Amino acid sequence: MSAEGPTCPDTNPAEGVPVPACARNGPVSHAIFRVARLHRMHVGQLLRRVGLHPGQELVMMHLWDRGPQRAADLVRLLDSDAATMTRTIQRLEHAGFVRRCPCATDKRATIIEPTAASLALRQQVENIWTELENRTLGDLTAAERTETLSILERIEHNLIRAATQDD
Amino acid sequence: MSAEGPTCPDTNPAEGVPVPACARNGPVSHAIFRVARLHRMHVGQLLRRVGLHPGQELVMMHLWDRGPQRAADLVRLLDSDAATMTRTIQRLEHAGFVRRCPCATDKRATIIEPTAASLALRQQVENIWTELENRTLGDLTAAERTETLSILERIEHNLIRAATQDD
DNA sequence: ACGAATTGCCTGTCCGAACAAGTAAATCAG
DNA sequence: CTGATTTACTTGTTCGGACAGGCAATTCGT
Repeated sequence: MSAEGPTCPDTNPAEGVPVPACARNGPVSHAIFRVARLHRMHVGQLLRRVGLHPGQELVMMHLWDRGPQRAADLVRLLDSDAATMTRTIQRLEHAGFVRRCPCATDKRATIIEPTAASLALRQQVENIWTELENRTLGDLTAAERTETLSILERIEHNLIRAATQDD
Repeated sequence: MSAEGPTCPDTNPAEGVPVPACARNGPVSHAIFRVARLHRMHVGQLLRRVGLHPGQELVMMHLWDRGPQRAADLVRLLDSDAATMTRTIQRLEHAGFVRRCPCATDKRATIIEPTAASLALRQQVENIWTELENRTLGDLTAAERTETLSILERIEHNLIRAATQDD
C-alpha cells in the first residue's frame, strides 16, 4: 500500500518541515505560512505563562497605550471583528484584566478600561515582545534586521494593494 | 471620557495599520503578524471560491501529492493535531473531496484518499497558490524574491532553534 | 501468553476568526 | 416630529487550532 509517490520525497531534513506540492507554485507563500505558524506558536507559549491567549495581548496593549476605549474603537484599532472583540473583552473581563463601564453620553457604547490588576501584566507583556523579537531575529545583524523589516513591509504593501485593487 | 492618550497618535496613514505599543519592542514580529494576517485573508478569499476552508487545501495537496494516507500520516506531514485532522477530514469527507476506508492491515487506522471529484480541484488549488504568490511578491525582482525566501528561511530556522533549544 | 506501554482515532472543551442576523440607541431626512 | 438609516454591541454558527481525556487495536517486555 501507499503505492504512490513518484513525485517528491519532499521532506526537508534540515528543518522539521514537510514540503507539500504548494511549495512549487509558491515557495515564499509557503515560507510565510511556516514562519507565521512558528511565530504564533511562540507567542502562544510566551503568553500562556502570564495567563493570556494570543490576541488578547493586543487589546491590552492598546488599552495600556491609549487608555479606556469604546469597544468599537478597539475594533477599528485592531482591524478586528466586532463579534470577536465582544467575546475577547468578555474573557478579559472574566479574567479580571478589563472592566466594562456603560458610556454616559452614548447608551449604546461600552467603555473598556484596564484594571489595576492588569497593570502588573504590562511589563511582562512587553518583555514577551522583546523575547519574541529575539527568538525571531536570532543571529541577524542590525543591517539584516533593517532589510528584513523593509522586505516584510513591501510584502505587506503588496498584499494590501492586491486586496483593495482588484477583487 | 477617553481622557487619555498622551502617548502615541500611532496610526500609520500610509498603510491602514494601527501601530500598537508592541511595535516598539518588536517591529519585525509585528510586521510578521500583519503580513501573516493579510496572507491568511488572501488564502481564505481565494479558497472560498473553490469551496475550501484554509487548512483543508493543505490536506488535499498532500493527498494529491502522495496518494492515500493514514490520518496519522497526514497529522505528521502537516505537523498538525490529531483532533484537528479528524474534524478536517470529516468536513472534507462531507464535502465529497475525500473518502475514508478502513485499513486492512491495521484495524485502528483509516486510509484517507482523494475522491475523483477532488481531482477537478487540484488545478484550481495550484492556480490559487500561483495567484497568492503573485499577490505576495508583487513587484519584487527575481533577486529580491530569492533574498526574501532566504530571510524567511533564516527566521524559520531561528524560531525552530528557539523552540527546541530552551523552554 | 500475558500485562503494560504505545499508537490511532474520536470526543469534548476552550480559544480566536469570520460571517450573518438581530436589538437598541443615535442620527439624519422629510 | 416621524420614519429611515447608521452605529454599537450581542448572539449564533462554522471553521481551524490546541489541549485533555477516552477507547480500541497493536506492540513490546517478560
